Amino acid sequence: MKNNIRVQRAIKNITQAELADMIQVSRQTINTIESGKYVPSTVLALKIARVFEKPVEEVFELEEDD
Amino acid sequence: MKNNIRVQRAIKNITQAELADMIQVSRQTINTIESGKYVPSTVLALKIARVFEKPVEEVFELEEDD
DNA sequence: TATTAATGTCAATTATGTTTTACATTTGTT
DNA sequence: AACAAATGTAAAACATAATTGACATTAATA
Repeated sequence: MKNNIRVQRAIKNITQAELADMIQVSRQTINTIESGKYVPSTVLALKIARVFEKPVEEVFELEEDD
Repeated sequence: MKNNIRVQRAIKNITQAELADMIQVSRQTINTIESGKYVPSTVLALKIARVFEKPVEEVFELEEDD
């Protein structure tokens, strides 16, 4: 699974810490999701996509090995 | 988080076991997700939504307490 | 260059998702 | 009623997500 959170953050001009605050998780959670270290739950994916005003599919994308 | 997997399955007329096979998880995983016992990972949500040919947001929905 | 903001990372811990096996219950069909 | 298919459920084990706190590094700016 890949994501483009970094790009979406840039578009909205918000930091990892700000995004973390908005969806009530730790900054490390955002950091590790963004860097692909782990796959978030659907609750987080929906919240993140909602912040960016994009469908989940535009922020998170399945890869071959998923 | 709530979901309407049961409805989507009915539309496509597939069983829990069939859905499980399609996305390579156990039938119990489908059963417990469908009955709201736990929230799936984003990988599973994307795969499930893809089977139903619906955006993730149409299958999984955030609630107040999420 | 010095300072601050932002990001990266690590270790430890807790919480949650997922699998497996197995059995019980419900629903549909003959 | 009997049988089969589908669904519900439970416990144990394992895998992964998420938090916390702390510190290192990089980027931006005065």
